[in-house]
This record gives sequence, structure tokens and C-alpha cells, in this order.
Amino acid sequence: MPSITGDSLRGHLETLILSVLKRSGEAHGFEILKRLESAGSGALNLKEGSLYPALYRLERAGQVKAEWESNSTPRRGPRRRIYRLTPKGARRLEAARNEFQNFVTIVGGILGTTA
Amino acid sequence: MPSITGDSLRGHLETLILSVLKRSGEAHGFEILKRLESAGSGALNLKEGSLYPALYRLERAGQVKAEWESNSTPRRGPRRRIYRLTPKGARRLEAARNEFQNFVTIVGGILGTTA
DNA sequence: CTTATCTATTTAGACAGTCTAAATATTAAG
DNA sequence: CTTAATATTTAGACTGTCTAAATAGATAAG
Repeated sequence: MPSITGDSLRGHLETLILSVLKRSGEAHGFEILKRLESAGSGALNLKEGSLYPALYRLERAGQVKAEWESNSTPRRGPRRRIYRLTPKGARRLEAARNEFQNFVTIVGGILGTTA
Repeated sequence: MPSITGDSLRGHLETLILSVLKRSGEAHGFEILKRLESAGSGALNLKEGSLYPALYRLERAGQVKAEWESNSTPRRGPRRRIYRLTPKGARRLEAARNEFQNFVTIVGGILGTTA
């Protein structure tokens, strides 16, 4: 099973988070984690210790907005923080997509995986 | 001018070095630096402080072999260390290319840049 | 001869974002 | 009451970038 190491993920994790929020709508941290694991087909070995700090960075940067979930529907477990994309985050996502494309073009070009 | 940040480069630099050695043959550090800058069309802002440590790691790992250049042809400047790919390095390069492809597929898939 | 310049390597230290690992919290189920 | 499931938080290690400068040799310029 191929796996993506932490080093490779660096600098891309925040973009991935923004992307799942854009595609599947608002979610709490743990669900974002599961969405990413699922979308990564097991290649993404993402840990809480990486995800939650990334969410805080995004929140501080105004790219996501977080709210504590109400306790209206009784459920198992502690209160959850629901994250959703802000307009600023959506713009950042668009820019990051272009940056990723550029990154792939440059690095892929040197590696000869595209040429 | 789009630029690739250090974070994104992380975990890919050693592969890039192996690739330029494979494609353009042996070279000393400074030339590798210039080859990468040239191949990156200015998007790669690579620094000596990143390159030389990476070369030492590759050497320790047996993926490149380094030799001090002889002083036969008089030239300006200090002696240079010439690096060339080892068979082990060539195998690592092949594996790393596949890993990069996988990385692009997974991350690109989540970002929606390929789908 | 002295100084400046070009080329190249080395290295100290800062920085940031992963990871490991565990602590904490809440509620349902048994 | 205890156990299990869910979710968040956080301390600390690790590593590979970056900044920045020190070191160095050889030739060119004056």
C-alpha cells in the first residue's frame, strides 16, 4: 500500500482541508479526518496532532469559521466544533489549487513524470 | 512569478537532485543548484543551506558518490565535489517517481485539479 | 603586490509543520 | 458502575527547509 509521508504532505494539508469543506460542506474535525482518509484511499496517514493545529491556523487566518455544535440532538461524545469555509477560505482554495498545479508542473517536469 | 515554497519542496528535494544527476550526468553542488533553478524556471528558490545538507544525506545513504575534483585544469575558485548517481540512487529515483505520481493522484484528486 | 571579484563549500541557528502519544471530556450501552 | 465510542486538546520530538554569514582559493585588475 503506497503511503504519503508527512514531509510530502507539508504545505498541502491546509489546502486539502479547505477542499473537503468546499466539496462536502461543513464538518467537525473528526469528520474532516475521516473524509480525508477516505478520499486518500488509505494513502493519507493523517493524525489528529496534525489536523487540529491546521484547523486552528485556518481559523486564525479567517479561512474557516468554527462554531460549537449545539446539544440539541443527544449524541455520544463531547461537543464538536463545526468548521465551514469562509469566502476568504474559498479564495485561498482557488489560489492554492493553482499553486499545486504549478508545483506539479515544475517538479513533475524535472522528474520526467510528465514529459 | 509563481514560487514554490520550502514547505512544498519538503520531501521532494532529494528526488529532484537524483533526477538532475540522472538526466544531465555528474555535477558539483553549485551546478546542481543552477540546473535546478534553470529547470524550475525561477519557481524553485533553492538555497545552498538546503542543497548541501541534502547532498550529504544522499551520500550517507549511498545514493550518490562524491569525489573531490582534481586540480589538473586550473580554474577559479575552490575545489569542487563532484557527485554522481549510484545504482542504489537510480533505484531510489525510480521508486520516488512512482511515489510522486501517487502523491499527485491522491492530492490532486482531493483538490479536484485532475477530476 | 595588493585588492577585488568570482566561484564554491560549509555551517550555525531559526523556524514551522509534521508525528507520536497521551490526557481529557462526554454520553450511551451493557 | 463500568466500558466503549467519539472527539478535542496538547506536550514534546523530529526533521528539513531557510537565513545568513564564514571560509576559501584562484585569477583579474590596478
